[in-house]
Formats: sequence, structure tokens, C-alpha cells
Amino acid sequence: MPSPQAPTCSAGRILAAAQQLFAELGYDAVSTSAIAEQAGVSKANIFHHFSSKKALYLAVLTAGCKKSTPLLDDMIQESGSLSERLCHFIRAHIDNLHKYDEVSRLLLRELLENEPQRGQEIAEQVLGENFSRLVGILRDSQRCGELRRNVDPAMVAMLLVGANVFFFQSREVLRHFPDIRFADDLAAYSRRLTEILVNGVAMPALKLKTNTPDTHSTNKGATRKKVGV
Amino acid sequence: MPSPQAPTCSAGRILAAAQQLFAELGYDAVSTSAIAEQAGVSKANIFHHFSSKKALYLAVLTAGCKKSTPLLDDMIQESGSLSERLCHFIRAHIDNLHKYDEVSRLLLRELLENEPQRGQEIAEQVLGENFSRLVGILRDSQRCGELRRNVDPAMVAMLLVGANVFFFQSREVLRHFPDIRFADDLAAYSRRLTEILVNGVAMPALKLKTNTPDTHSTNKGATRKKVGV
DNA sequence: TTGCTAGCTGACCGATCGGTCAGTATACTC
DNA sequence: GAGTATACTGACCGATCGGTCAGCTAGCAA
Repeated sequence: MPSPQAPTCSAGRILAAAQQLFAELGYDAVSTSAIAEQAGVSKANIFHHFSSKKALYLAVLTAGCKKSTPLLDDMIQESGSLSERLCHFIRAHIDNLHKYDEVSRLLLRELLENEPQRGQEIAEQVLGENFSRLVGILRDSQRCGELRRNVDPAMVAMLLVGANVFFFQSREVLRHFPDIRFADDLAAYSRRLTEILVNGVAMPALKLKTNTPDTHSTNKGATRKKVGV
Repeated sequence: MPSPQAPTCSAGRILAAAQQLFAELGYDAVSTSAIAEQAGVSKANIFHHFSSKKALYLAVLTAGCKKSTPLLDDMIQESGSLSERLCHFIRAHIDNLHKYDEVSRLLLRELLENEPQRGQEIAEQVLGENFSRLVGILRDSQRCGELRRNVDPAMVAMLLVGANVFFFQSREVLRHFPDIRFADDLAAYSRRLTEILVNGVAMPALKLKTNTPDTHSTNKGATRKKVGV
């Protein structure tokens, strides 16, 4: 079985080299000559396999997404308590970000662009699939009474994914902060994050006070409008 | 009083044009010719005021940070309950991200680079100052008994900032997701986020069960191995 | 008027960019 | 053997890159 790190055909080597360089430096900072050199092929060979630099970039993006997303199924654990399942998802998600960190960084770069020309719709599709799946799981937890009814599952999902993504993209910086002691311990990170998310941060005595009837989030359909925009 | 959007001197116009273009397209995708055209000056004029393109970029970064960070003081509200103060901070923080969105995007771009050559230390400094201030506030809340003692203030801070940053950088994409109904309503966003953070997501009945002595996160060093890898 | 300085510009530089093209090597079919 | 398709390369292209330079202008002091 050939390891995925060392493709033998030159097209595969080009893709691998391009993925690494694009993720590290960004699209515009990487020249086709640099990709060719890294892949050990001639520059003309790149244009033999790919019609343009942009086509190569899109190929890198789609190949990376195809390779990294199937594992999303493993991130969702059916059994266990809410706390256990949340912790498992957080850990699996942040592990996945790190395992495919080149692809993750490529997608994060896409989020910062606002030119729809490039592969933003790919990033949107990947993130969206990830997201709606998670929201569905949270809705199930809500139906069977584990999750409070007056919390918005989409907000919880965004909180989870957002914390993980920020933790991932800022880890080099966060590591230098003296307050942060979990930068290198993913197990501690996901445990603490889960605990906070499940139990909240307020003192238990104060929690009953703030039992706000925030139920306009679980709206009664009639007033909700489509937000297709 | 001259509006900050329309600098009169050409150096100021160059800075403003560069800030906009760098934030929108990234450092490498922007040529000095494009900056000159946007600023309405000659390309040579750029190199009359700034020694190089990179020097201009760093000037943009430092000027932007200097302009956007003083308002951080306003983000911290002394009076009110924990819930009110958290909500105020979240709202002020996300507002600040949007108000200085060009600077924010520049800093987020820096986070994705790993070449220390560029202005990453600037981003680190800005983020770090922001961060340690927030952690201090949370520690105070912990001392006076509003915040639970067994939560890590740094984790709460990262959760807050991370959710806001992710919400900010993904808003264009999130807006297309049908599950998300708060993409354009910052007030609702900060309210719901606060409520989840304060009270947690679990059903109150289940919460007492999960009162885990999670203090093994402050581990006893002996069994934990380094995970430097 | 002269001299000096700062702000600014058009023209230009070598280097590098993405991309092309003629041509070579190999392998397979007939 | 000839014919052909594919993989691949060195040499080259025009365009654009960051940056330089001589020179123009206006203001100001002597």
C-alpha cells in the first residue's frame, strides 16, 4: 500500500507539493516554479497536467476536501451521555483539523477572501455539510431531553466549531500566552471545553436566577421568515 | 475635523489604500501599482514615503492596530451582573471586529502565516493584550464568587474570543446556512451566546450529575508526558 | 536671485511571473 | 518496421513585479 505522503506519479507529486506550499504561503505567494521544484518536475510539466495555476489550486482544494471529509462520520458517537458525546466530537474535530492541517488552512484562507471567483463555494460546502450534520445531532439531543430546549442548536454548533477553529488557527500564537496551559494538550482542551459548555460558567446558585424565558429562539414558526437572502 | 476615511496628505492616502487592498486580497496579491492607482499617486511616490512594500505593509499593520485597540477599554463594563458584563463584552468585541474589519482581517491573515518574518509578532501582541485583560476580568469574577472556581478563565476567554472571531470571519458563509438565523442580528447573537455560556447547554436536572471533580486537569505532572511532537 | 529641501513623477531596470511551444523519450498498436 | 499517443523537458514569450533614478515643482531662507 503506497503511503499517501509519497505519490509516485508526477501529477500526484505536483498536487502534494502544491497543497503544502499553498497552505503554507497562500495562493499568490507561491510560484509555479516553486511548486515544480518542490515536486521534482519541470515547470512545463505542471501545465501538461493542469490547464492553469488556478486549475491546479482548485484541484488541490477538491482533492484535499475529498480526502479529509469522509472521516467526519467517525466524529459522531451515538452512545454515551451528552457530555461524553460532545467531548468526543470536540476531540475528533480538533484532531481532524490537525491531521489535515494543510487542507484546513487552505479552507480557512478561503473564508477570508471575499472574491467568489475562487474556491469559496467549496469551503462553504464542506463547512456547511459539517455544520448541518452537527446541528442535526444537537436537535436530536434536544428532542430526547438532554439538551435544554431554549438553546439554539446552530449557536451551540457555531460555538463548538468556532472555538476549535480559533484554537487551531491561533495555536502558534496561543502557545506564547502564559495564561494558556492547554495549548499542547488536546485531551485537556476538549475536556475543559466540554465541561464549560455543558455546565456553563456561572455559580450554580446564580444560575436559577437567570432562568430567562428566552424562548423566542424556539419561535412559533408563524413569525419566522425565510433567511435565504 | 477631517474624517479618517479621507486623508489629505498622500502618505495617508497610500496607507488607507494599502490597508483596504491588503485586507481584501492579501499581501502578495496586491501590487504597488494597484496601491498607487487606488491612492491616486504615482508608484514612485510610495517608495518616496516607504522604503519598501514590506515596510508599507508593516506601517499599515501598526497604524491599524494603534487606531483600533484603544477602544478595548470601552469593552469592559464594571457594573452589572456577570451575565450582563459578558453580554456587553461579547457585543462590544464583535462590534469592534466589524468596525475595524480591515484591520481585523489583516490580523487574521497574520495568524495563518507561520513565517515569523512578517508582522506576526504584532498580531500576537495585540491579541495577547486583549486576551490577558479579559482573563484578568474573569479571574476577578471568579474571586468574588460569580464565576465557578473550577473553570479555567483562559479557556472561557478563548471560547469567547474564538466564537466571535469565527463568527466574524465566516459571516459571509454562515449567512448561507439555513440553520443560522442570527447572522445579521448582532444583538440576538450576543444574547444567545451569553446565555449558553452562563448557563450551559445541559438540562438542569442532568447538571448535578455531571458535577465532575474535573480537577485532574490540573494534573499531577508525573503521569503526563510531553506532547511536543 | 541663488541655493537647498521636500514632495512628487515618468521612464526605466533586472528579475520573475504564468504560460507556450517545439522537440525528445517511451510505450503500445498495427 | 512505421504510426501514434502520452509524459515530459529546455528554451522561450510578453507581462508584470518591486524598486531606482534623474528631474520637475513649490516653498523657504539668505
